[in-house]
Amino acid sequence: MATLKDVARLACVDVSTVSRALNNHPCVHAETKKRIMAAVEKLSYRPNLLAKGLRQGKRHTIGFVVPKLHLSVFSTIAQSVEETARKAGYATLIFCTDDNAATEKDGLMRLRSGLVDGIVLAGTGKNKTLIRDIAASGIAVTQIVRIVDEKQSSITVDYGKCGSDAVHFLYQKGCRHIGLITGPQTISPYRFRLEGYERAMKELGLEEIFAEAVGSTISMKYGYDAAGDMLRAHPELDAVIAATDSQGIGTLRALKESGRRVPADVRVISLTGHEIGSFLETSLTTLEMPAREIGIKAARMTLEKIEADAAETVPVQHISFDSRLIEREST
Amino acid sequence: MATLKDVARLACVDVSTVSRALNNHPCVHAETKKRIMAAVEKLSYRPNLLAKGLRQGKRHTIGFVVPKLHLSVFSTIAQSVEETARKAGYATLIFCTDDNAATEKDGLMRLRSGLVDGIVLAGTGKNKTLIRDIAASGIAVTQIVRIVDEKQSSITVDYGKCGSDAVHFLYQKGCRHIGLITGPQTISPYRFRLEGYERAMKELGLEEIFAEAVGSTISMKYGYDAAGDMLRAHPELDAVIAATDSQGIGTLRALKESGRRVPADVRVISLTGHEIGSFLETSLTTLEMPAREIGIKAARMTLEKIEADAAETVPVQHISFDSRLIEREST
DNA sequence: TATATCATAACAAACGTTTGCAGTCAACAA
DNA sequence: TTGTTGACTGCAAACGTTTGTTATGATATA
Repeated sequence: MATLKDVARLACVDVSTVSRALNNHPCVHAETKKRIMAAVEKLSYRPNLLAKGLRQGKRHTIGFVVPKLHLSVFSTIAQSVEETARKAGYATLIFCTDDNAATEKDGLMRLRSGLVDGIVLAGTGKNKTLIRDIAASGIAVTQIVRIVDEKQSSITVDYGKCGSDAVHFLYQKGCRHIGLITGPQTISPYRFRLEGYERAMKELGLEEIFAEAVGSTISMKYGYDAAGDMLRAHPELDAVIAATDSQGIGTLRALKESGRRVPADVRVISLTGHEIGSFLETSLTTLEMPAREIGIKAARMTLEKIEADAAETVPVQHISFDSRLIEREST
Repeated sequence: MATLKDVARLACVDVSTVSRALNNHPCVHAETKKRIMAAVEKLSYRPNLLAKGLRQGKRHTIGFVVPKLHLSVFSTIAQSVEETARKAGYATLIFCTDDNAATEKDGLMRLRSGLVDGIVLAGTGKNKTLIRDIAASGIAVTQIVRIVDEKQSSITVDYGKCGSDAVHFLYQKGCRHIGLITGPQTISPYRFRLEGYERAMKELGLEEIFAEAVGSTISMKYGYDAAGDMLRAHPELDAVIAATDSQGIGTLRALKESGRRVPADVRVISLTGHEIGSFLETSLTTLEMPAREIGIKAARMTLEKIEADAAETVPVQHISFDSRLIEREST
């Protein structure tokens, strides 16, 4: 790989002049610049971004920490984060935690070691102190979907409202035995969703029914198992609120296997709906969250914080998106 | 952020000694090491991986270039690549190309600028020269699934065999009007699959039926549109081979909307099947490709090539996995 | 003519590491 | 005593950039 030095030698100038020429510094003679560019071309020189980063104290890289990519809303977010970062000249370093606190810790520790300027974080909910340390060390942190530390900026969805809206929607359809598939209460969306659900059920004077299976909550098997458990415990069930598309799909399958018809016997609504819901054989009613927008906004916020002068402190922001009801065959 | 210098000052030794202590160099007195470690602890020092990389000429980072993450087999591969890299102490830089040659070029150009030691590439099929340049510049390149340049190592699936096997399987089930949903012939899996399909159809003396829709081939809409087109052009259709899960799901939906029953009227088989297939209401028969294994193997091969001494040249390898038939309700 | 101004380009330090080389000191053997 | 060895540690260069400061002429001004 050719370096600045090689280019400088070929163009018979100092490396500093080459550097300035490449960075469009005004104080470089047109003639000289032309000669330098010719040398750059000839050696097919590309600046070493590592060295650049070391010198400038900027990595031009952000980290994206995510529980799981496969079949989850996080893959959509990952794409939009990467795209937004790329357009701004940043690269994206990815870490999958599989919702395991130790794995997350490992990833965060590495990110702290000067690999990135900022982090977009969909956390497990378990490394609050470490996250605060990282933010304190000058790395811009933006939490998405899941909120671990209220002291850091976040972009999420009003899950409490989702939980409540879903209940009211189903109630209006005539359902009185509404079940909720939930997950660990350490993860904020599950917690808020449950709160919204409980609030609405109390208001309507209905009996609460919920299930939590074992294993990764972002999997179809989880939804399948949880729905199965719920059906056995509460055969009177006439509606299910599933937290994710994956859980919704698993639920549909479990209902079919138990001989229930959707929506005639049991109505199903999922809470993060995306493309897939509309293509299922029984298309899935959903409270769609704007995943792409969340990713874009998260990346932008992180980049803004990175590029702000050290002088101006960017205030901590908490942005909450609304979700949109898309009614399909499952209700 | 504390640096080596800070630690050295606090421990009253030279930075070189600190460096040696941290890298477990034998020539450091136990006493000194203890003092250094105390200082490290106190300052919560973390080595700057950028500086380390610059000095050692190793980034400890690999790049992963991929068309799309959302709802595609590539999200599974991404996870296993990241996991394997992480376990070996490497970080993973991700670039989504959306199957756009220009976007891919942009990403590859950046990766060439010293950001990574190696690249796992699921290419668009269009930047052959650039890829060869990159490989020539000393960056380890491993192609997965899609082969762009035969001169670089690759890990893929015998798609010709898949195409042929699928036809024979459906023929045996009694199907005689077997359609194939395919994609751009610049992308090797589509090309090989079509070849296998054509070979088998010729052997069996059947009329070939295939469709190609517009838009991203990795989407449910693509499968939905292609299946719809095919049904209109060939109402006699009694089987569909879909290239991916997404396309398979889109196909199932299109068949349902057209009033066909699966598998009674039309049988469906998809070619890269994964978890989702078994949870659909009509579960999907598939020739499952070992996505996770491909990702692991690709990462391992790339890392091996990176860590090989410059002296020993690692031979170019082409590994082809077999896919496994999983029969479910759709046939 | 002497001096200030300006465009241009070179010099050198710095970013945070690693590492080859040389130096110090104590122990040991001759 | 003197040299040899070996364990330990410091010095300084290097990785490839950027950037503040300084140097060099040429031109403009007094």
